[in-house]
Formats: sequence, C-alpha cells, structure tokens
Amino acid sequence: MSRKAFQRLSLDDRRRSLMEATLVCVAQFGLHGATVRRIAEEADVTAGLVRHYFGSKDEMIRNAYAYLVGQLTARASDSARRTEGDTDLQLRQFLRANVTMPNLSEQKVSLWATFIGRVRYDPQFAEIHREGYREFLNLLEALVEPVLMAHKRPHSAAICKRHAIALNGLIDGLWMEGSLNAGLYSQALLPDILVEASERLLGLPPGSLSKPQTTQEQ
Amino acid sequence: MSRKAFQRLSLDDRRRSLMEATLVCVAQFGLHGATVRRIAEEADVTAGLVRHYFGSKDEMIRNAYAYLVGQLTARASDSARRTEGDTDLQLRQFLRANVTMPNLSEQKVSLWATFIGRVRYDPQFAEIHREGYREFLNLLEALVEPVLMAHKRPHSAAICKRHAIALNGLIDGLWMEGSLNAGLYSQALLPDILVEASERLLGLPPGSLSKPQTTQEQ
DNA sequence: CGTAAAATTATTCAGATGTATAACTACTGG
DNA sequence: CCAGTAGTTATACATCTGAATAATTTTACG
Repeated sequence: MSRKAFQRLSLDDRRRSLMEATLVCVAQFGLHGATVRRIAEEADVTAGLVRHYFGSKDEMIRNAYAYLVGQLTARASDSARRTEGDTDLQLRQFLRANVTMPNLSEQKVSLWATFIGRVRYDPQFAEIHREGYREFLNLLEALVEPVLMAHKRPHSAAICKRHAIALNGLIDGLWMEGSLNAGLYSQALLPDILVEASERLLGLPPGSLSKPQTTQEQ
Repeated sequence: MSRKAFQRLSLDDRRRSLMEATLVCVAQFGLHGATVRRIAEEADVTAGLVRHYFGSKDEMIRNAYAYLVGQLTARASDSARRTEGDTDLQLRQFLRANVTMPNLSEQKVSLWATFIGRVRYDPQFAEIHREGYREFLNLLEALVEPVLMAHKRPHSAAICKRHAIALNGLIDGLWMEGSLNAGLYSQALLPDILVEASERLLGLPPGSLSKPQTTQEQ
C-alpha cells in the first residue's frame, strides 16, 4: 500500500493554499462545518499540516480572516491608485471597486459576516478587525480630502473624518445588501447608486464623480 | 438522589425562552460554541427539550434568527408609528431607532452577522433573510414617499425604491460600523450622521429631518 | 550518489456533540 | 384525591473533531 504522493511547497505557497482552502470551506459550510479535515481535503493535503503550519485550527482561521480583509482593501486601493492625477476619478474608482466584482461577491460578503460575528468574543479577531477598519477609514479620508478641496468645500480634518465614517457605512451597507440580495434588484445599479449617494453626502455638484470633467468615460 | 426540580411553561414561553438562550449563546460563543448543552443550561433546562420543542438544534437556531430579525424591524417600525401625523418626523424616528439603543448593540450586530454568514449555504436561512429584507425595504419606501411628496421632490415608485435601497444600505452600514467600532468614535454622532446623510440622499433641504418644522426637538 | 533534515502522510486518542431513548414528575380534569 | 398525560430530566450512544505522535517520503546538499 503506497502512500499518497505529495509535493513540497514553499512556506508561503503552502500557507496561502491552506488559507484559501479555509476561506472556501468557511464560505461553503460556515465556521461550524469548516473542519480541519475538510479544509485539508480542499487544499489536497492531510489534516496534520494544519498543525505544522499554523499550530492550531483557530490560528489558521485567524490568518485566513486577515488574508481576506487585506485582499478586499487592497483591491479597492489598487483601483484608485491606478488612476493617478484626477482626484475625483480616484475616489470614484475606489467607491466603485467596492461594489463591483471581484469585491462584490456573495462569497466574500458571507465570509466577512461570518468572521465579524466572531469579533465580539475573540479578542484576536477584534484586533484584526480594528486594524483593517482603521486602514480602510484612513484610505477613505485621504481620498475625500483633496476632492473636497478641489470643489471648494469645507475640508477640515474633523469634517473629512465624519464624511469618511458615513461613506464607509454606505459602502459596507451597499456592498452587503447588494451581494446578499442579488436578484432582488440589478447589481449594475449599485455602483451608480453609491457614487450618486456619495456625491450628495459630500455636497458635491451632481455629476462631479459620475462624469469626471478631466477624463472621458469609456 | 433527587432529580432537578422543574416548572412547566406554556409552549410559547418555553420556545421563547429557548430562542433567547440560543441568541445569548450564539452571541457569546458563536454558532460553533453554542452547543445544545450550553443553550439548555442558559435556559435552565436540559438538552432533551430542544428536540421536544424544535426537533433539532438547527431548527431552533433558525427560529431564533427569525425571532431576532423580527425584533429589530419591529423596534424601528414602532418608533416611527409612535409619531403619527408628521411624515418627516416619522422617517426621522425610524432612522434614528436603527442606530440607537436597543437596536444599536454590539450583541445584536454580532448575532446578525453570524446568521448572515449562514444565509449563503442554508436555503432556509436565505428564505428568512429575504423575507425580513423585503419587509424592511417596504417599510422604508412607505416612509420615504410621503416625505418626498411633502417636499415637492420627485417621488415615482422607481425613485422611491432606489432611495430606499440606498437608505437601507446606509442604515445597515452605519448600524454595523457603529456597533462594532464602539470607542473608535462616539456613538452619539451616529443618529446625526445618519439623519443628515439621509437628507442629502433624498435631496431634502438641510434640517428638514434634523429639525422638524411642526414639532420642537426636546 | 548518499545522507540528513524537513515536509507530509497515516494513525491514534481523548473529548465533545447532536440526538435518541427511557425514566420521572408536575400539572390537568374528573 | 387520584390517575393519566405530556413536559422534563437523566442517561446512553454513535459520530465527529482537533490535536498529538509515529512513520514515510521528498528535497537539499556535500
């Protein structure tokens, strides 16, 4: 009886593979149904590796959570950074990236919600959440401030923070609702709803973000 | 050796008691840690009763979820209904009720998120979610329409729905962020942020909802 | 080419979990 | 006051779970 043939992966590759398998299983079966054995099978390894790479199942799940959060903000942030120069367009792209694929996915929202539920009773989850939230809020503030300035709107630090909080709430809310209620209304509406709502929240003239002046929509 | 003394409760009381114990345990330990034994202990009964009243643990948890969702919307809806006559004030109260106690609580949000995570892979959870969402959206549309009309703003069915979607996103987002990030910024700001943001979303003159004309703020 | 170290598998184990069943007891109606 | 019923407890059980350990195989290196 021969053992299963296997391949050695680099530390980073194996860890990533395991974290991704964890996310797949949590999304498919919930935290409850995501057993070490199932995750290992998804990653095409045996359960022992979890201990080897993460020490415990909980530690692996925490790492997977941080991995997910990082991915989500990175995608949105990249979208904005890709449009250097025009501050309006940067904010617009950042907003839209949060409510379009790949960030707008039922699986991602589902995962996020599952993990958020754990923030309350697991201090280490709380720490990961806090970190991720702060980073997202800072990103948003940094994008909002120049836009307000360009449009000659009040842009004190306090005002920017307040706007960032409201925008963040709007983003998260629409992101969730949009992903969870796919089918109830067209998801194509979401980016427009978000951008238009953001204009209003920031007190910008209608169309400032929807039809950037300096660049042509394609 | 005497058995534990016990009291017979009516079917409704016992079921409610078990559902509330379920919510307490899920909030405290997550779906994973909320075992039948712990829930039974919280309700001060033995585990066998779960089978007797709900057939299975999963069925009990589903009932607890529906119970929670109903409670949340009922609280907000009641807040609005308590202010008959002034449509602006009704909308205002509805909005505020969603981001103030008792609805604004880390435990409620945590529970809600935990359950949402299950919507994706459990069709029966999806059904409960869909139902609750539709009800909330309808409530919101019914509140928004007269306000728009009174302020002579466009108020077609389509426009109302669009506004309701955005508002719902904003509410959920701020509700979550506010509950999860207690401490990062004052929760007292939330109702004001939400009301002000809603005015802007609906295109109402500043202060329409924050300082209702017919009634004096106290 | 061979050898040691590290990665991976296979197996084992103690404990927890959901549920089924049997025994008991509080309430109800006569 | 007494019996029957159903709510409730107590116990048993098969299964699963996370983790620990031992055995094996791949890879790196001299």
